[in-house]
Amino acid sequence: MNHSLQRPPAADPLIAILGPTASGKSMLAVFLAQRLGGEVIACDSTQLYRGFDIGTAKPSERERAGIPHHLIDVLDPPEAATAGGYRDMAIRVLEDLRRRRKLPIFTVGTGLYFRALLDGLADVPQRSEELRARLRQSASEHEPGHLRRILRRLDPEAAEKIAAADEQKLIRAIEVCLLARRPISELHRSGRRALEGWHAIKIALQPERDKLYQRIHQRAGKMLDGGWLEEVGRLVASGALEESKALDFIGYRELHRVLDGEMDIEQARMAIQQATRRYAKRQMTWFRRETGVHRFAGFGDDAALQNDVLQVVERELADAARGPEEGSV
RNA sequence: GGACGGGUGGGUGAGUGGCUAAAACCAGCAGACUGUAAAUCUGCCGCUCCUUGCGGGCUACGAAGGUUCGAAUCCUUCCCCGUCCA
Repeated sequence: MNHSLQRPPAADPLIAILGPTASGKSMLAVFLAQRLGGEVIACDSTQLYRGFDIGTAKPSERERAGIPHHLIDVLDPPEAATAGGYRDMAIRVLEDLRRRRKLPIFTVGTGLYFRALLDGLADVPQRSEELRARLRQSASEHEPGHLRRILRRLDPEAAEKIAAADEQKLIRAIEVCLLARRPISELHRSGRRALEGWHAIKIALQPERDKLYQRIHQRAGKMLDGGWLEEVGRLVASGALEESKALDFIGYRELHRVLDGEMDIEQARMAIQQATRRYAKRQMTWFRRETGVHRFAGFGDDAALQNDVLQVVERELADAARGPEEGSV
């Protein structure tokens, strides 16, 4: 409990680029990697999956420019990505990069995963599909509010914090209480184990909203022109789409409906643009409250911005190399 | 030219005398989120004032008049739109 008081063994730096979708994280990451001897690590819940390429905006070979990229294409569709699973994989990559003396550069789109990596997760049971199925079944057989009532019995404090309509979070909380035989709020209070041995330099991209939305619109068009529908067709044919949670991914669900004839491509395009806008907004909300961040108003592919970021990062790296100073919290 | 149907807040669209600044949904904005997170959920959403209150004022349901204590809702005329008949 008091290891936060003892001086950490010299922490190695890692860089994290936070930004909404289409803000140019990948390009900035490659730029920094080239100049600082780094490698890129994606922190994106969808890019983990093989076969989902166009719609998840994975950087192409050309865009990667010879820089190794990690945590892209590491899961097959039936496997479920989770925050904890991501953390484990990311830690392994970090250890690998440390051994090879490469600077880790994260491109962060999924705020939860990044927080799980840096701050850790409470020591709670993992998900149980069987239990969830039973809870969902039970919820459908009872009046609304059923799950909330169950949770209130198990953990009134948690029930207070979760909205009655938020089935997903209610189920997770009940699941944890049941499996751990302890209230989830108590487990959360007992703390999380933060990442040790690393010091994060956080960069946030904050382009103007209008311009970002414009890019989102254009990118959706480009993705569709680039064969996105065909990609979805292949995933459907191989059965990968059905057995994955990709029906939750923006675009994949819409294009699936196009293939089923329930929607035309033009409607899909607009639905994709809109869903992406909302997603970007949620990302911005999440990143806004991230602390200790160097914020840059612009896109990651802007040369001037890239140089500004490089300067800030170089300064931070130099400070860090001088050793941990007493002022650092 | 005639017969119907219709014009409601950014959009779709309820509302047919007071409980209506006007349902619902969408869009938009703000926010929450410790193992589904590109997910899930919450709040706000005409303008304005303040002593921020189930508060006050103003504007609003195509336009202008009228009826009424009171009208998005009833009446008259006009202007648009749609369908049908000529």
